[in-house]
Amino acid sequence: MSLPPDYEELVLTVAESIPEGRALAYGDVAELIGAGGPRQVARVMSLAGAAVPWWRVVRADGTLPERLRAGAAQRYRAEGTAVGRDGRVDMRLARWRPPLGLMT
DNA sequence: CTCTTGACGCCGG
DNA sequence: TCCGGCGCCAAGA
Repeated sequence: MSLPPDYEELVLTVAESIPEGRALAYGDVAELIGAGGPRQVARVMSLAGAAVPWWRVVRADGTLPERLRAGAAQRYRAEGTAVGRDGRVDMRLARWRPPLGLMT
């Protein structure tokens, strides 16, 4: 399966639909879209602008790469995201359960 | 065409 | 828990 031409748009749309205080893993986004994988989603996020809530799309273990951690921590504090003492998002609590009809 | 590069993920030690 | 190691796969050089 190759990536659809509007893949970037799909990824950004999903990212923007994540509610405050919740998060999805790169792999979750890929699954929702039904195309590509975590690395493809990550690539799109790396190119995305400040308009998208990038801090709500994290690694499966709730972390983000080092250079993004400080900024993300601010957002998490501001929107009450569930994070552990180590600063990583507690995916068991913060993981967003998307509405079934999201990708139709 | 081959090779490297990642905002990744899972598994075993 | 924390690493290494390996698989993964689109893009760009």
